[in-house]
Order: sequence, then C-alpha cells, then structure tokens
Amino acid sequence: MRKLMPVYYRLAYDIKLDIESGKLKQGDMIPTEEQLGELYGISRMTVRQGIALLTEAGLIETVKGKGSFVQLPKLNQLIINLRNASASDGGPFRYKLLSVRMVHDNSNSYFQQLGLAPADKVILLRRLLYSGDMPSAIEEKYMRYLRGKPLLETQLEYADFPEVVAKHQDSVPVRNEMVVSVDTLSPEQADLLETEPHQPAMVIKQVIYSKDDVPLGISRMVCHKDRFHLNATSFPGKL
Amino acid sequence: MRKLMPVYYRLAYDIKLDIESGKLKQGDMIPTEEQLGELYGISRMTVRQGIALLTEAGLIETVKGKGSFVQLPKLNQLIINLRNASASDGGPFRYKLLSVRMVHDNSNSYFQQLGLAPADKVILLRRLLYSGDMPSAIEEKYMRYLRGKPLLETQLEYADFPEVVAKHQDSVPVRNEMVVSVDTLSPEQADLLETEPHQPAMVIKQVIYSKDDVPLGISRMVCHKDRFHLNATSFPGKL
DNA sequence: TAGTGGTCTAGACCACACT
DNA sequence: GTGTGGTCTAGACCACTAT
Repeated sequence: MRKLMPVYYRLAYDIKLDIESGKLKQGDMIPTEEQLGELYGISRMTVRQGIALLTEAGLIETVKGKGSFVQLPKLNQLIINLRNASASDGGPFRYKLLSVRMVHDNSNSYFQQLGLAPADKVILLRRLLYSGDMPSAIEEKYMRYLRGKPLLETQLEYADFPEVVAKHQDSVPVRNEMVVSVDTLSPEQADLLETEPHQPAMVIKQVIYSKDDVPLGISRMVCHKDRFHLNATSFPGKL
Repeated sequence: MRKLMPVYYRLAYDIKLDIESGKLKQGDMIPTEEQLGELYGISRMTVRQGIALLTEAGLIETVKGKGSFVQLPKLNQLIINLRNASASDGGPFRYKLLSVRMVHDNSNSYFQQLGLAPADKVILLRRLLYSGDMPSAIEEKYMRYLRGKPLLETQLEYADFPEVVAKHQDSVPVRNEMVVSVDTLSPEQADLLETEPHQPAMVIKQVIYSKDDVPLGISRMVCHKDRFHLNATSFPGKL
C-alpha cells in the first residue's frame, strides 16, 4: 500500500479490511484507543481521527464508556443521485422547455400544497426529457412567484429542480422529500411521450422546503415505463 | 440555546444558522480556523472538530491552502430507507412466507447473474408483503446455496434482504445496488396481489455484492400500484 | 513570502459503564 | 475503583495557494 497515506487513514483502512475479510465480526469490539495508539506508535488524538473515518463509513459504532463495535454496512440505506438521473440506456438527458407560465388557480392542488394565499401566484414550468430521439419524461415544476427574481432561459432549460428553486426563492432550500409511485398515462401525457394512453408510468414527486418547513417548490416527473429507471446504491464510503 | 453542548458543536451550529438564514451565501469563505479559534477562545484542533461537522453535513467544502467555503445542501442526493419501506397508508408491513425452494435451472436469468457454475444451486425465497388486509408486494430473493448454513424460519419470515444474505453467506456483504422500474403484472402476480392482470406495478430490484464484487444475492419486489410507494429524503444532517 | 488547511503530539480533565 | 470514549489544549511541522 502506498506510503503517502496519513497514519490515521492507514489505521482505518486496516480495520476496514479486517471487517470485510470477516476477521472482525458484527458486534466485535475493536481495540481501545489507547491500545491502537501503542500498536501504531501514535497519539490518541490521531487514533481518534481514524476511528472517525470508520464511524462515518458506518463500519463501527462507538459507545461512550464501553468501546467501539463492528457493525456491517447499512445496506438498507440507499442513495439516489438525481443529478445523473438515468435513462434506460444509461445516457444523459437532453431537455426541451415546453412552457413557462403563471398560475393563480387556487383550486389547483399544488397551489394549496405550497401554502399560498389566494392572491399569490405560482410559476409553472414544464420540460420534456429526451434520451436519444425519444421523450423519456415530462417534468412539471411549481414554485411561488417572487417579483424581481427573473428566471433565466439557461436555468429553465438546463438547471435541475433544486437549483432552480435556490436561484428563484429568497429562502434557502434545505430539504428535499421525494415520493416514487406508479400510475397510468393520461391521453395528453401519452401524446407528449409519443406512446399510447393508459400505459404504466413512474411518477417522481419532489417537494423542497426551507428551514422553517415552508414548501418552496414542487416537482412532478412522469416517466415513460421503458425509457426511464431509478438507480440507487448503498453508501460507498471513502476508505 | 442549551449550555450542555460542546464548544465545537456550538461553533458548527452557529455557522449552520448563518448559512440557512442567508447571512453566508453559497461560495462565501467562512473565517479561518485561527480566526474562529480566537473568536470562541478555543484551540485550533477544537475548531477543526466543528468544521468537520459542517463538512459531514455537506454545508461547507474545505480546500487546502485556501479556506472553507459555503455550499448549499445537496438536494439531489436522496436517501431511501428500505427498512421502513412504505405502504401507501404509511403503516408497517406484515410478511407471509410463500415458499423456500432449491433451484438449479441454469437457464434462469438470476442464476446466471449470480455467476454460478452449472452444478451450483440457488435458494429461491418468496414472500408476500401485506399492509392491512391487502397484499402489497411480492418479494423474491435468490441466493447462492451454501451447505451448513441453515436458514431459520424466523429469519425467512421477518428479516429483510441484506440481513438474510449476511446470515446465510460466508462473504461479508458490502454493497447493495438497486434499480426501480415499472412493469405490468402477469396473471400469476395479479392473482397473488388480488388484483387484475396487466395492472401497472413498481419493480424494485436489489443486488448485494461482496468486497470482491461477487453478487451474493438478488431480490426482486413487484409492488401493487396503489398499495406501495417509495420515500426518500435529502441528508438530514446532525446539527 | 505569507496565509491557509492537513497532520500529529503529549499531555489533561470529564462523563459514562461496569463490577 | 478501573476502563472506556468525549472534550480540549498549546504547541509543532508540513503541503498547498496565492502574490
């Protein structure tokens, strides 16, 4: 192994290998910080830096007054990266802006979810996502309308949802909640996706909140069954 | 604010508030470690502990030789927690074991994905997930068969997929990859889910790997359109 | 050359868990 | 009480960035 690694990193890596090889099993206690310090000839603060890496990676759990214990990686926690959202062929998407318009229909369900007063207005932004020549998904974004916060064409066409919200809203977006479900295509949706009505479709809804839990924007994507899928993976860990 | 917090935590929290209130904007440099040390009357190592919290939370990015800079939370990275996989009514699932059997049909696509020799055997485990009185999803798990690693009834019925794999395989499972797609129900699947054939369904496929990238197990869930959805949220952060 | 973060030391005192 | 991890100090030297 390369000698350029800091000592604490090396320590963490060694223990990681012991866990992955099965030498250290789930629930086993790793040596105490003092013991590890002697073993590697380093001070306790440096040992703790290594321990921190393992804790971050989810490979150990430390309990005050008791010790640090091996836990297997949490394979039930998966990360979705929407930035490289995945066409079925793996390629990137092209975007086509369909429309940008103002809405003030307070019977609209998104209008209500954004918690707006009847006088308020909502911006509705619609895009089509292409993979190759075929349309893969319809994307609709709803945001509170703010005066003096123009939306640039380039943002409309290329930016992703959290970025558009960050640029257009005063409050800082701090949380995104997503729900994935399944539905069938309406005739209009099927038309846009160049397919038949009543086909199955994946529906991805996102709501972005400020620190005060005020919903700043809502996004809804309707995805063609054969041209879109979601990928997720468990934590990679930096060791 | 409570006085029980360690100083480094307080420091990180203060900066977090500045970011969320907009006082510190994306790209801004936060004070240097030395400055923060003087400001709080603490040593540099303690400052660095606070900085580490902010880095973990994804609120800042530190660059050697330059400084630490504010970045807004990555709202495109979402975490799915499959453990509390979500019935549409939000409630927990009950499980019903359908069958456990040995397969050695090497034309089976899962058999091939597990990278097995023709002589090898595969365990196929099928469960039904209920929310309330209605079946929500069909779950099929494929694993390499290992002699001398019995599967306990309780595991079969209650454990989730990564746990079953961890218990039954010799290698330590270290990675889980998931793909979510959409399909229609076969007549048999519709029968099990007590609904009509050709209905849309969400399909969740998981593959669990060892450290050598050997696939240890494959899981495929076919979920009823109205009785199942996936939830995900951006990183909560521990501040 | 000056300023910044990255690594590391050799201590200290505290809070918590066990017995 | 002993053993453990949690917090914190007051330094040191290094590597990288900028000017």
